[in-house]
Amino acid sequence: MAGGGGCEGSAIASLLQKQRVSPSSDAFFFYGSSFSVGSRSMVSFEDASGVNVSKNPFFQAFDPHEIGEEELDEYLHQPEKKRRLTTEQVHFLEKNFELENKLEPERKIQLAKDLGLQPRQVAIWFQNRRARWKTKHLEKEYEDLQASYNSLKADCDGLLKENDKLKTEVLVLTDKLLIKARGTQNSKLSNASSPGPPENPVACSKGEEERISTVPEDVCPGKSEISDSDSPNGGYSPLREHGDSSYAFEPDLSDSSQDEDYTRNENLQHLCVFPKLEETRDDYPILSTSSCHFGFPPEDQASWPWPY
DNA sequence: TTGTGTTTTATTGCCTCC
DNA sequence: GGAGGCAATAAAACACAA
Repeated sequence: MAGGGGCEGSAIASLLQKQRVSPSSDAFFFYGSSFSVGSRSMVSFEDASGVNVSKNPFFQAFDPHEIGEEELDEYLHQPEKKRRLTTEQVHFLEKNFELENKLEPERKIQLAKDLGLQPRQVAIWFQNRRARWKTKHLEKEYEDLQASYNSLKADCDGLLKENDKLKTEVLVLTDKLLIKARGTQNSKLSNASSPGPPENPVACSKGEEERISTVPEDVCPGKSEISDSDSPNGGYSPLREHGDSSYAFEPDLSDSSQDEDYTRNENLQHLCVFPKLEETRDDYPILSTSSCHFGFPPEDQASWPWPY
């Protein structure tokens, strides 16, 4: 028996263990007749197919003639109790549920007959069972989605780190190129004999001049006041110029916030002053005066920074 | 034994379909 | 309009720790 509730002292208690009995169902109890007092939950010992289920093995322990009227009356006036199904009944229902989780009327009646239950009880059991299945299914779906999300996030984090690493690499190489270009220009300047402002080897449009406030003096003359004795040309570094001396060679590999990225992008703006290089890599215009992509195709820029 | 959380059985109300 | 399904809920039964 399932559960093992506390009403196992008498034949009626034994019976009650197997079937829900309404305390107001005086008439049906001994005569096995169907009854209805308005509620569709009322239970009869004669099932919907007309079979007296008291002949079912589940009910053979009960003999109404052995019970006195007083005892019966006492039980009949007790509040209605819920009765759990036996393990055998549950097992049988489970098997049927595995076959088909929906219940056609004929199958419901047959199951009820086999189990000595009301067809409605069978229907309720299937309904509750479907609800439990759905809950489990949703839980599993949620776990699967979470696992999938975690996996994707790990991938994404890895890509972001790699992205940062590559960006840093671009910055380093850019810095080197800048220094090299400046060295070349200085040698040209020192060799030149004619007075006046040197020819600007790097195009720098008016609009660009306005946008870029701190362009190296030798690239856009009169724009920079930076000097650094460590380099041939004062060691100009556009990053250092903005007080972020650690940035250029110490990449932040952590997940960047939007603000951090915005600040970084602002700093990087000052690197975008290599129009000549644009000509050599027109398939990959990484260093354009008009478009600063930090070495990444425009489509990458559109979605950057990631919302993490 | 008792308090508490969980599971199971059943009800109610609403919705859809025929 | 009735039958059946589902979501939300109630309440009894059960499990278990303190």
